[in-house]
Amino acid sequence: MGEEKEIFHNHLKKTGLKKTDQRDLILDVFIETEGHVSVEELYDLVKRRDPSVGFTTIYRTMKLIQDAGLAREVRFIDGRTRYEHDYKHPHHDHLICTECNGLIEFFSPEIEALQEEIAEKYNFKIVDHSHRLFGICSVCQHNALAPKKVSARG
Amino acid sequence: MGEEKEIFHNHLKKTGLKKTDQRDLILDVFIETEGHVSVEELYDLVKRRDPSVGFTTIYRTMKLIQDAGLAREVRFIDGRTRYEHDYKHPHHDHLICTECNGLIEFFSPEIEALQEEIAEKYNFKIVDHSHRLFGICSVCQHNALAPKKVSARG
DNA sequence: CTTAGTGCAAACCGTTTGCAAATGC
DNA sequence: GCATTTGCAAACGGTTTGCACTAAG
Repeated sequence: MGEEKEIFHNHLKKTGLKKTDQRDLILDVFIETEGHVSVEELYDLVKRRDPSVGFTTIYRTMKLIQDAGLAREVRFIDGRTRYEHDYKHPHHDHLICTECNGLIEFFSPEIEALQEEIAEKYNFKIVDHSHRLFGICSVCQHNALAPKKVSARG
Repeated sequence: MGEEKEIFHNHLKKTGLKKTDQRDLILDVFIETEGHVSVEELYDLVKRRDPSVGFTTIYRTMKLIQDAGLAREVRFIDGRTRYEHDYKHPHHDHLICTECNGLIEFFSPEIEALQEEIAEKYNFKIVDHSHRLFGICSVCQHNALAPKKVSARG
């Protein structure tokens, strides 16, 4: 349980920042939310519990949660920033369905190794990487195949 | 030579669009420019030859050039859209230096094959992908190592 | 002469910032 | 009390759009 909260509070103390109700609430909501939440989604969820919290605070607090090592920033097709859990959720890459916006996480040690090889060849020191495969997930492929139940006039 | 221009003009005719001086100029500038140009850079280059051309026209025309299969959209760290040549410039991925914003293009058939394998495993149909390795290029690593020539007071 | 293209200014959208009021320590 | 945080509104930066005007076919 509250492990993340402890990490967050330690991070705040360590950097001389204050523990506030808003920050705790935003962390709670983020922890309870699976997957890849956008700032807007977080905002909506937070608002349900405390309508007085502002958009700005979500942005600022997510940066802190990220600094504490609890969240990781992810960018997909649209410009929006999304966050996924970083704590006990090791690195992986994504298959992104452009139909339903669904996400499948994958991890390939082979690809990771090949990346290192390539970097070595160019004397390039990798700090981070982003590997995204865009396409159609199996569900959406089937949906596309299924005959549309619309009238001839549709 | 003018192969791209021909392709572009054909594309315009085929889609019932008009050939204009601005479009030709923007294509010319793009063709002559190596690497990964931002819209802003193109705008500056185009302005030199015809200061009356507007920003909007660059945006709109680059979309057309892309549709014609001559340009490919690339996104890096900053939000800006950049374009690289698509015609006779096969698919590749990028090493991106976060110090100097330099780019190294790479292509790994092994990684491409592994991607296919992963997609197959999930019954996912890949349409496109983006694979970017961020880090420090060899030049910037050396620059960082070099003793700074600043005074003790610096 | 009709339809599409242009340039400008304004709108847009996600994100950031300046600021006075509020709050943690 | 002092410094930090908050929420708001305004600013921002890249991109898009509405519109009267111009030009291609």
